[in-house]
Amino acid sequence: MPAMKKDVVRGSRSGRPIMALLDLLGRRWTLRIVWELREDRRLTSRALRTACDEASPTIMQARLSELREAGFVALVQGDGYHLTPLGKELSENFQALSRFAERWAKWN
Amino acid sequence: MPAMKKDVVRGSRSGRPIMALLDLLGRRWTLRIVWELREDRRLTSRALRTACDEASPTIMQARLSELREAGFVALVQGDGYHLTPLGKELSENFQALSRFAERWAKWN
DNA sequence: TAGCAATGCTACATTATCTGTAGCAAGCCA
DNA sequence: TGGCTTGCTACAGATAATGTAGCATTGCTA
Repeated sequence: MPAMKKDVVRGSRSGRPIMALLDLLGRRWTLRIVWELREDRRLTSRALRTACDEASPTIMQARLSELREAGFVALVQGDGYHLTPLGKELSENFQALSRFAERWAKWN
Repeated sequence: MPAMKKDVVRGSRSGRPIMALLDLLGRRWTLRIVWELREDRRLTSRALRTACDEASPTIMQARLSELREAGFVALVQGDGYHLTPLGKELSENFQALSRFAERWAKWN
């Protein structure tokens, strides 16, 4: 029973999982981490920090712990962090986002 | 030229729109606001605060300003906040998220 | 096998961000 | 006029993130 603990997910008093998920994803660097690990990418904690604009290690570790407890990310010693099958499923929800972002940029 | 201003979107130094978008969406309450306004819902600023677990008005206004500058949200006087066509397009990227969240909750 | 570099992770002081409460001006409607 | 709601702001206190330093462990490699 790794995730959905009250310590990990804020704003889940409603009991609706979508709220817990939106809260988890709405923390700084969380979306970015999932994005950087998309499509079976494997990154060490330091490579991940570099990819994430040199975010501070403190918050990076905190976010990685949360994502691991939520079951979205796993660590293989010597091979770095990667998405779990569940994490990949989540990540697929954001696949279209890149194309949308391009359209958005042009729209402005 | 309402959005993608440096004041509004952090971490966009890469010039890649997806980074700017992930940064914008990764701020507290932003995803939640877009979620609450899905499917042509129209909510006054106060109804929106209530829907968002009574988030503080300070940060709510800040997020709404950012979303308006980004072109995702608009305010109609006397009728509340709603998604723009662009905002609806963005919101559609998260439609499947609710079902995923249910599966996630069961998985734990 | 001693030295070296990389790994995951933590400490801690500074800075940025968010919360909670109060309250303002403007519009509406009786 | 008076009460009600709207969008929005001020501000002090609390929480979260940053930036730098560094630790213990592991896998080379010389």
